[in-house]
Amino acid sequence: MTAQLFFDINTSNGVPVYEQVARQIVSAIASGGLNAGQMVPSVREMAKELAINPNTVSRAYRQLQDNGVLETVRGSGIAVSSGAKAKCKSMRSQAIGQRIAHVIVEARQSQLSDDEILKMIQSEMRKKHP
Amino acid sequence: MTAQLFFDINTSNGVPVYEQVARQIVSAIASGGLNAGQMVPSVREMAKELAINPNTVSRAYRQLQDNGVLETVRGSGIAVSSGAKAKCKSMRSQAIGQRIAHVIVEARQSQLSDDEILKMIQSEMRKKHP
Amino acid sequence: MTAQLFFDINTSNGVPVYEQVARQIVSAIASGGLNAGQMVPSVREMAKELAINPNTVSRAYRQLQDNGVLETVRGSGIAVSSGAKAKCKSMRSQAIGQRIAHVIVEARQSQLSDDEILKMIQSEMRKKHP
Amino acid sequence: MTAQLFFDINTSNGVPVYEQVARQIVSAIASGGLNAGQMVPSVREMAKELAINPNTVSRAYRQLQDNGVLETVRGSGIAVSSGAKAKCKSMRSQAIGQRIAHVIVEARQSQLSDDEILKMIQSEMRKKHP
DNA sequence: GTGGTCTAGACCACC
DNA sequence: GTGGTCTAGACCACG
Repeated sequence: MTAQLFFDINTSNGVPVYEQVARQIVSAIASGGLNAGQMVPSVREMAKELAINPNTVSRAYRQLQDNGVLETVRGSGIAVSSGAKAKCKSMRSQAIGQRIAHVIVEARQSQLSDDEILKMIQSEMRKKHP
Repeated sequence: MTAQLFFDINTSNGVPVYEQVARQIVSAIASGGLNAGQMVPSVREMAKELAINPNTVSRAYRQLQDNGVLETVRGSGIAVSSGAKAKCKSMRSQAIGQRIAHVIVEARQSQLSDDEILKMIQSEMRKKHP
Repeated sequence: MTAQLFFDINTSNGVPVYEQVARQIVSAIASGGLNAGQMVPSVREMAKELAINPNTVSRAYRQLQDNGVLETVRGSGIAVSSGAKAKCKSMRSQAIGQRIAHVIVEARQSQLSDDEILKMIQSEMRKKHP
Repeated sequence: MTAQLFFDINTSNGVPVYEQVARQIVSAIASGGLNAGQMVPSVREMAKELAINPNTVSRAYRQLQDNGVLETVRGSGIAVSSGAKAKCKSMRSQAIGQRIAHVIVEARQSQLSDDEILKMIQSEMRKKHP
């Protein structure tokens, strides 16, 4: 059966829309909301649902197919590959790792010491999750 | 007098060059390496130093003028505004804080605990700065 | 939908072209000729229309984005922000008010009475707009 | 004898410094603070007094000489021409007229009616001179 | 010498 | 198609 997904797309926060779609699919698979063998919505359907351009959905799907997370099932659509769950979990933490690394580089460019950076992080963590 | 600054520009990390220049000036002011009343290097000089186009430097400077961090002294150059230090300190920590908060939100969305996030951060810090 | 605008650009009055473009967009929004959510003409289209360089248009648009008057819709164009109308009205009257105040100060410094100033103004108005 | 003048120069308000010097000399002559036959301070002296570049003073003087307001007295310096007072008075009001015209054009470009413009002017007049 | 503006044209990512 | 960035080079006003 086709999964029912609830994504939120933000077209004005700088993150590419196709990237948002791909991330949210990965996240859904990693969290078990979407399982191996299930079909994802068709490109047209998904595009209509999210009110975005079909090309954008298509690009997200293609990227996930290249990753082996999704695979086309001839004549019926696009499905979650077997073994996708583990892969998505690792992709997710790898992605986070990259963004963390990026922030660290930027903070160091701003001449902050690692101690100061850690303090800011802990302060931010408390702020949103007291 | 004109400050001597040492910037490193990375033209392939996605962050616009003019933005990198602006940030590093803000950092220099926040850290006291550049003080109110001092002149920043001339557009042409800075461009030569960083091996980038003068227009790019100019754009960075203009952005900081719009922020009130720099101001042009007609016919003579561009100087750090009075009161820029406090402003730059707050700009710097606000900017980094935002990026940190953003990463934390993403990490939590991926169902990582704060402890796990912190471990990833420390691991990343060691990786590039052992 | 994209608005149809009629601007006049004067390249020899000392006012930067990008500033003239920005002002006239602000005016159009303030006057209701351009409404929140509407797209402004594309950079290339506007440049062609006004016979100026796309970069110049781009600079005008960027300035208005920094002001929060416009915002880019990724991959599709640039739109008038919600709440722009009130902002533009206040920007417009503030800008003109400042210029008026400036002239009045200068006129008074030249020891003209307010009555004399008003007479000059009315005479100037008739001169170009009989 | 050489006149003692009290000028205030603002190097960051967009008005060229040489223009400020010239205007203030014209104004002083029109108001009778500086009379035909009197010497103006030497370029060097004036530059030192105002803490500006001698070239700038020189440019202001040259402009006024071209206007016939000042004239060089061989071997002794630069003096106010005879007949300068009337000329300066007319220059002053002509300059004001131009600036008024300019503001009117800009206000009209902002789609304000002449009535609205007049109202803004009267409001500004009251604001600073109640 | 300085900054500011403008043009021309290239390349990129995104939709 | 869209905007964004960057380069290269010209011209101008100012000090």
